[in-house]
Amino acid sequence: MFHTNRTVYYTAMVKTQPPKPNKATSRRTKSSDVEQVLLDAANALLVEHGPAGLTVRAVATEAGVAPMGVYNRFDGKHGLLEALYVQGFNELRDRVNSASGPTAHARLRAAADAYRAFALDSPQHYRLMFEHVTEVDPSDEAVEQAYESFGALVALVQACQDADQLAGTNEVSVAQQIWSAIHGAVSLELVGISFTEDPAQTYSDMVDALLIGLAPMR
Amino acid sequence: MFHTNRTVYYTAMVKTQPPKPNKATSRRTKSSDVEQVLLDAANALLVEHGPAGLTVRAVATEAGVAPMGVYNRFDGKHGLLEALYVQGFNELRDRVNSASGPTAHARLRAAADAYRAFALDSPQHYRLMFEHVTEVDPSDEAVEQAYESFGALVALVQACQDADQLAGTNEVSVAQQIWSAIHGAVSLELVGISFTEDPAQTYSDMVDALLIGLAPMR
DNA sequence: ATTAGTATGGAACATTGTTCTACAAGCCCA
DNA sequence: TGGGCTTGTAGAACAATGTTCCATACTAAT
Repeated sequence: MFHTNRTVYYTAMVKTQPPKPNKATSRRTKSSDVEQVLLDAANALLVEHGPAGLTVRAVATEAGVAPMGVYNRFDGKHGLLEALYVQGFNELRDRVNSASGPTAHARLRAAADAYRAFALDSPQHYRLMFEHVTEVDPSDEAVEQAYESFGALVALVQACQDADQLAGTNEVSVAQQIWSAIHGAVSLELVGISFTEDPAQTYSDMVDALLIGLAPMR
Repeated sequence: MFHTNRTVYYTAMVKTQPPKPNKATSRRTKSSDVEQVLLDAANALLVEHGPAGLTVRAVATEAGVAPMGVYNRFDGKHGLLEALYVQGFNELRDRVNSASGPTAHARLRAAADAYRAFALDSPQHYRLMFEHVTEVDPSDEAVEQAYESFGALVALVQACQDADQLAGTNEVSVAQQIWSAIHGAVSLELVGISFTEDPAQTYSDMVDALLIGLAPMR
C-alpha cells in the first residue's frame, strides 16, 4: 500500500533527456536540476563501472556538481544508492507488467522472459538491486516500493490459477517459487556460472519445467 | 581437471582447533602458524560482520599478527578473499556430496536440502561466494576448484537419468537448471525477499515442482 | 532590493588498501 | 652452538573514499 510521505523516483534509468547543467554562464547548477543530474550521472557510472564505480566524488564529477550536492540532496551516498535501487525495481516492475500474450500462461511466460531481458540489459543495476542490498540498506518504504514487482508476478500467477493453468490457491507461494528460479538463473548467468552453451535455452527449459511441475494434475 | 600447481585450501571453516599464537613469551607468531591464524580470523570476522568486516587491519588484529602478514602470506587482501571463496565452495561441495538416500532421486533431493542448509548455516560465506565475486575476482584455478560443487550436482543428475528418474541426456543443462532454482531460492531468502510464511516448505515445493517438470513423460 | 535558501570549494578527519623501511626474532644447517 | 637467511613486526606514508565543516557566493522568492 502507499505511504503519503515516501519519496518516489519514477524517472527511467538513463532514458530521459537529462537537464543540461547551466554552467556556460555561471558556476552553479540550478537548484531544481541538482537531484536529476546526480541521478543521471550515478546511472551512467553504474552502467559503465558497476556498483564499485559509485563513489561520491565520481558521481559529483560526472554530474558537474559539488560532492556536497550528494549530501544536500540525498543525505549522502546511502540515499543516492537507495534512489537507484528503487529506480531499478520500478523499471523491473514495468518490464514484467508490460509482458503480453493471448492467455494468462503466455503472459506469465512472457513476464519471465522480460525479467531475464531486464537483467541482461542492465546487469549492473541488477547487481546493485540484489547483490549490494547490505550497502544500499533500503528503508521500509523503499523495500515496499521495490517489491511491487513481486506483486505484479503474484497477479499473473493468480490469473493463471483462475484459468486453471497453474495449480493450487497459494498464489504467493507459487510466485515466490517462480521468482526464485528466474532470479537464480539470471544471477548465476551474470556472475558467469553458466555451463551450458545456450543460456537462453537453458533458462527457457527451466521455466517450462517449473511451470509443468506447477500445473494442475491431469 | 586438476592443475599440479594450484593452491588448495582444504581446511574447514571455523572448525579445526586453530593454532594458538605463541605470544606468551615472544612478540612473533610462528611462521608456520601465520597463514592459518589469518584464515581462522577471517572466517570468524566473516561470520560476525559479513564481507564488509573483512578489512586487512581487522583480520590481522583478530589473528594477532601484523597487517603485513596478509601481504606476506596472501599477496594482499585479494588473495585472502580468494582463499575464503575456495574454502566456502569446498565446504558446499562436501555438503552436497555427503547427501544420501536410497535412490538417486532421493540423493538429489537430499543434496538440494544440503545446499540450502549450507547457505542458511553460513549466510555470510554464501554472500562472499556469490555476491562479492567482483571483489574476490577469483583466478581460473580458484573458479575451477569452486565449481567442483557443480560437478557433484551433474553426477547426481547423471545417476537420476541412468535410473530413468529424470528425463533427457543433457545432464549439464538439467544440473544448471536445478542449481539456478536452488541458488535463487536461497539468495532471495538471505536478502529477506521471502513472502511466504514457511520458506523451507516453499523451497521444498519448488524443488519438487521442478523435478516433476524434469521427469520423463509418462 | 532584500533576505533566505542553497550551491560551491575546498579543508579536514577517519578509515581502508597497500607499499616501504628498518629492525629483530626465529629457524635451519653446518 | 653459531651464523646466515628467512620472515614477522612496527609503524610511517601515500592514495582513495565517506563525511562533516566552514566560509563564500549565487539564486530564487518576496
